[in-house]
Amino acid sequence: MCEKCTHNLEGKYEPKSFEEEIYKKWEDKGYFKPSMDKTKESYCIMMPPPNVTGKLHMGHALDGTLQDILIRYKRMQGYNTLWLPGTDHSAISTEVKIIEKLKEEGIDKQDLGREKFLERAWQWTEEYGGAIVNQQKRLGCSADWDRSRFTMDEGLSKAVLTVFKRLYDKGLIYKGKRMINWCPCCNTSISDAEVEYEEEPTHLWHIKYKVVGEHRYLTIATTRPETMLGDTAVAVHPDDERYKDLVGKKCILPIMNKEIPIIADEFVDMEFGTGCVKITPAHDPNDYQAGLTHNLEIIEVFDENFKMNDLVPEYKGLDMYEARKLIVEKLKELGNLVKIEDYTHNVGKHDRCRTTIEPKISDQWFVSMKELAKPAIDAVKNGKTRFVPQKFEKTYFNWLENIQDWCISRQIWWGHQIPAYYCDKCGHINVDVEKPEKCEKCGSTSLTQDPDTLDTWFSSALWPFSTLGWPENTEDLKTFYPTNTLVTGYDIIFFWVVRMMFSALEQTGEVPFKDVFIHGIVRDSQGRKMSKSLGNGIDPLEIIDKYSSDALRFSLISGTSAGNDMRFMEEKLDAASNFANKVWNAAKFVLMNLDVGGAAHSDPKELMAEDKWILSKLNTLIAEVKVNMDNYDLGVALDKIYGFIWNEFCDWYIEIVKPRLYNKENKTRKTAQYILNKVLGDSLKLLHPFMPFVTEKIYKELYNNDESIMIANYPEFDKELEFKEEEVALEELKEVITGIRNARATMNVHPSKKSKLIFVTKKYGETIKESEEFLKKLGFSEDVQVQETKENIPQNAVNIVSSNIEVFIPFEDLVDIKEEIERLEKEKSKILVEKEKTDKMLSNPGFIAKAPAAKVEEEKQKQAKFSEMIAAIEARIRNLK
RNA sequence: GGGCGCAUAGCUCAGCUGGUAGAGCAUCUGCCUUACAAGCAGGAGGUCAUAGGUUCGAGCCCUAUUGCGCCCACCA
Repeated sequence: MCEKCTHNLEGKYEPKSFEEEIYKKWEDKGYFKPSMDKTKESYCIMMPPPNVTGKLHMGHALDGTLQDILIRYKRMQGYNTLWLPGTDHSAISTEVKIIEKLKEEGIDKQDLGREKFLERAWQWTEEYGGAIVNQQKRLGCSADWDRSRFTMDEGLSKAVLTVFKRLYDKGLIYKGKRMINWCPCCNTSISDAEVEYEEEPTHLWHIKYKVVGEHRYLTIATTRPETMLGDTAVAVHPDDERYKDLVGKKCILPIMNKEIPIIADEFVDMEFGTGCVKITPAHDPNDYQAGLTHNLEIIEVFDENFKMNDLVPEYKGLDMYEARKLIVEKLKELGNLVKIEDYTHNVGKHDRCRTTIEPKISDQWFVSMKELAKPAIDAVKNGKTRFVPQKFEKTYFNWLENIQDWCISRQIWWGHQIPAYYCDKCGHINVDVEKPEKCEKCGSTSLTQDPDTLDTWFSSALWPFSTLGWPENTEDLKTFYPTNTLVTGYDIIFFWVVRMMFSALEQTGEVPFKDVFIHGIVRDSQGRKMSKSLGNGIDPLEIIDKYSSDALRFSLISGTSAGNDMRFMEEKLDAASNFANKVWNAAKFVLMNLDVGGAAHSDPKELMAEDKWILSKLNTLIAEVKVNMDNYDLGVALDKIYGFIWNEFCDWYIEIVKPRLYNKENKTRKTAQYILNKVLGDSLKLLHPFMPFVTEKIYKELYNNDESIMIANYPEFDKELEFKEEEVALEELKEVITGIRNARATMNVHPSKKSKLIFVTKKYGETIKESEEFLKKLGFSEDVQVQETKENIPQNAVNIVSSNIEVFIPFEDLVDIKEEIERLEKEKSKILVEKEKTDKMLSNPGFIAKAPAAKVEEEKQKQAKFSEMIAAIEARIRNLK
């Protein structure tokens, strides 16, 4: 600790030493909890619940960082903020993991039985669940962990069953035999959203069928010869001249030696293959549809394990590929195989296990979507909910407008068991939240619950309100619903956002959230998706350990924009760490130069031009950052804060003010201390949502009290602190100083070599006199003179020209006159380029006539300035010559 | 097949309602100046994919083209 005062920022920036400790203090103090202050507006974000047994990946890190920034920002602004976290039971993926674990122990799921299996599942959840929470804490997430929910906890389960019953009673949930997506690996049905298509190389087998009663054949093309055993028709297009006369006739299905009809249907593409399609209603969605329209028999060729059934005894028990091989051989033998073509087609895969999906006819539960989709579309169309960026509304509409009924039943055990109870006597389906005592139809007490469970997304769809206690009208629900912002990736708009929208509108009559803030995917440095199979994933925790949480957060936000993918590059973490270090050192400097007893007050009359300049700059920053934050332009906001702190505050203000601080007699010393303190403090507050740890560490040391920056007031724009004139003046002085340095640099003058500076200006004489100290320091000078005219300027002097100031540096003994002339020529041509642009604009009659007057005036002034500057340089060159 | 998006400095990316192109990293030159060498100071580097159009004015708006990417869809 510093012996002079009480600050404790001695050493280097070492985030490891304080990040976790700070987090713990925040949590202990209860800062993450909403204030529940009725006088304040509420702001609520529901954290997308990660898989309960999941591990934090970069996607979570980005998602969490964005939310934390928003929530910290709103909290500092005084909102009654709630960020509610939780986890998802992730039905299928958890079930698969448990089955695997059991397998390791040599236990079969079926042998174990449902009840024991669920016990194991809960055990597993408790043992491995929640690890992700600690990882989110490392990231700095300021969520209210005490309100944390789990999709299978009691309250949420009640909400799920309630919604199921309501929808069932309204006829929006129904049970029916449909063609669904079946995952042979997970042994369950899945929804359309869970199918991902992948291109796969395969073959197109051309097989000829004999037309009954004729010496003709027709040839079909198929990618699935093994399903031909279940063919019940061959279809052609009604307008296809080649086959028109065959429609209505029959052909013989080889191997089965069975007559099947030749039918006409519009869905057949004449251009594709041979124009003839075999129809297998049991194993293809198209064919199923055709089967319905043409009233065809449905013949399955697989058993429930997707082995061949006993349709043809010699194939019984074979898997798809074995059967295919034998069937193709058989066709060849029979002379029905015409040719085999190479072909690439899209194969549906289960997104969890990558297994090829089989279309299957099955009795399942569905949510009827047509009626539910409409309000969800309207809510976005009329702006009750908006997407950021807006382009994702199109994706949203596109999905909802083409939505099919949602298959919600799963043939697995981990999840909410469907609250449908079949009467063993009369078969009636009783649906209720609690198990009914007797059948509502016949009164029998013998009821059996449907063994299926619900799609995991059915419960996540209720997340925005179920977590607040719905269906009870709780205080939290009243306070925080509808929520404000949903933050999530574009990859789960279909899975989740859509379903939350229609569920919320149906159940609560309100949109679940006002804004949907969409982000992209974090890719690896080569732009590839991070994946387990590629092994290119980067563990956020390793990054936090190696750099810091603040650095990770910075790298995920800086220079990125909403909805776009980003590449994760380690170099960016260096930039982030450097910045944290810079802030640290700036704070160190400020602390070293404050007197004991804290900061002085400021008297507006004692403000120097540079003080007004930095205050005005800060003020502008505050205003701009607010706009950016409110528009979710977090990357822009962060980069502005970064630029202000580094380039304005550190590079200029601190350097300018040093002479005032080092001279204890200086009357404006206290003012400088005050301004340093104030600007640093406000900068830290603006930065805090992005880099919570360093800012907190510094803030506490700086203000030396127990208050946390995370509950400090967010800086606000203050009209009183706007000093446009001083802003302009200081900017010009900066320009001149840069000119001086530039001149010295091009002439290789060593910094230790001081020079005289003669300022010629009509406008800024006073400012320059006041600024003498720092002009000397920054301009490598020991002697600063100011005059209004160019009298008594030494012949051989370097000349710097800006709009209102000319500077002469007598340099004859150091500078080659030729070099100086060259430099001036270069300078002149630069200004000429600028001037030509304004000349061109102003000589265009169209511009004068149509451009806004202010713009024209601006250009005129610029033109005049440039002319003056060029004239000055030319005069100088003449003199030197 | 339908829809969407992206092409800007060597690399990775910003760029608000159209008004003189920005950042980080890399690079070049000079500096250990008592906050910081994880730094300071000063440079260099872009016909904003191509071709048209609208406009006084286009990286930004419109059309077409090329290249890349993503999403959706039942072509066997």
